[in-house]
Amino acid sequence: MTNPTDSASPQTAPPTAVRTRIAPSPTGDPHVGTAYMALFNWAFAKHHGGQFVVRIEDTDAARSSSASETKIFDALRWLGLSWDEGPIVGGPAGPYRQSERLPIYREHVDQLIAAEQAFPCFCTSQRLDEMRSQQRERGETSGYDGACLGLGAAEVEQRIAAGESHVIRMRVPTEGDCEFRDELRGEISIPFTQIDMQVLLKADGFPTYHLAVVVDDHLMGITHVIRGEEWINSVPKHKLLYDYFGWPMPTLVHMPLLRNPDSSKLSKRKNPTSVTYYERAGYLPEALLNYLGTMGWSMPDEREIFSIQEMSEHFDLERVTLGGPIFDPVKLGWLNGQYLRSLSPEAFMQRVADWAINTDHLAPLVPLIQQRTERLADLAPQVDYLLGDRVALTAEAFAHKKMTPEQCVAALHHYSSALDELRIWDREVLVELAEGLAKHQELKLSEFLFPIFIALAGRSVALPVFDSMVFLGSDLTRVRLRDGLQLLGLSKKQTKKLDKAYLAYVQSTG
RNA sequence: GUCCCCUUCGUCUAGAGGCCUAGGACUCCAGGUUUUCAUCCUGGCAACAGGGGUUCGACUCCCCUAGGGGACGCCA
Repeated sequence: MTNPTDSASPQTAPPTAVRTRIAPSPTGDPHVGTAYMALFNWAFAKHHGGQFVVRIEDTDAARSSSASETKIFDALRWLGLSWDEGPIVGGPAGPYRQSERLPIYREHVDQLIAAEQAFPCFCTSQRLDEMRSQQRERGETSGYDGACLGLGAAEVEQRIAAGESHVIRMRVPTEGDCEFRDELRGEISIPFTQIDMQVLLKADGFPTYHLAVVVDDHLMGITHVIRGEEWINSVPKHKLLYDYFGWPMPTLVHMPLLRNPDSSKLSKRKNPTSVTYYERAGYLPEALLNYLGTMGWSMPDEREIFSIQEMSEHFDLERVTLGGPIFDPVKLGWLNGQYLRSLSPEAFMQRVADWAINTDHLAPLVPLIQQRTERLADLAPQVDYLLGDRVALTAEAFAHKKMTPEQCVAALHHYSSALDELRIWDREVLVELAEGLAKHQELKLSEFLFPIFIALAGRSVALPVFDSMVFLGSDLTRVRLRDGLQLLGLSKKQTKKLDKAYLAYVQSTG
């Protein structure tokens, strides 16, 4: 940790100074997968006395939001993973938000066009969609067919001058293999026939991930790219770009992917995946990080309880295992208990206060609670369901004098399906979705909301449902709706039928 | 469908050719401590995906098969 090169100036710093990064995309709640990669990048950088950089990949103008960006920073801070360079703290390689680096990408793309390593493409998305589905039908890997490759310079110039919408694509060899090295797996070879002529610059002037990641990793001096396994297949695109620009490749480390219990890639539909959820459900950041540290990695002495400092001290890529680990909330719970019980009574009380039993956190509930109170003692029974993880549910609680069990199930299923797709957790949107579905099911809103109420609170007498949902947030809400559905015992067949019905509904509403 | 990656108890993992009768942790089961519960302690169940090689010797190296996962977007 006491690396003498730490204080050296950038000019004299040896090229071996380690720099890692995470590059989250601010398009939703902060994901545990992001926390996982942040932990490993942080631990690796700290182990080598290097720097850990945060860069915001907000190249998807439609989906990115500053609210999401803020949540990501909050999550990293809650976890205690501080970054040496990035938004807020700044640094010499900024700006660290890709939306603020547009001229840089444009410049680099122009360079590629001049060298005929990239070319403008005027194809419409309809044509591309058709092309892809035809290729799929023929059992081929889908990819751009090169229609705009043969366009003459004069025509291109004229169409651009006429303001025709276009993108810039990269040229890719039509034969041969791309060979590269992954630190954990060794040499990997992928045929160029599998590689699409990737769009580098979108019609809106924003870069795609593939361009931005290469340009920024190089310009920011990133030496080790530690990221999820899902990126292995796009390495050839990146390597091509490094070659086109004449830049050296950083060391590549592809970590295994966190999995759902059914072994598919960890997803928000099947599991709570936001860091915020774990915070709200009462987990300690050190326990969550410790748990993530045991996913695909182990301490040399096999101890299972360790801090991130201890992890970075002993960090070694050789100790990474490649099988995709299943994220197991039961073991995380055990670990969290270990941490909680080892606290002094004073520290424990402080943790509880920091968590939720404090005025800041409860303030938004006061207007709702106060009206329904006769004695101060009424507070706890009213808010209990808002403070925990899940609630105790019984099937009987879902019995309703008018609604059939089928209607209850459909309401739960459809509403939770709709919420799964929600990117922004907004009260008005929550209301609209419920109203739409209630109408579709020919139910009064109050009826439609009955099973929702039960799933959320475990009882029908509770604080207003939409306020409760806003307070609970996306993951906590969805996990409870799913619990309710599961309790009512859905077979696979019924689930499929409901999925279909929901899909039909979505299509009918456009 | 095509390509790429992966494969030790149900789960997380140790294991880098003989130390393996495969170790630890979670879960589960049994017993003990505890007025109850929880904690805690003790014990138990449980795995090298299959088949070929290489080797005096394979969990460890190579090949094939099977299974799992991922990628194939003007999303990242």
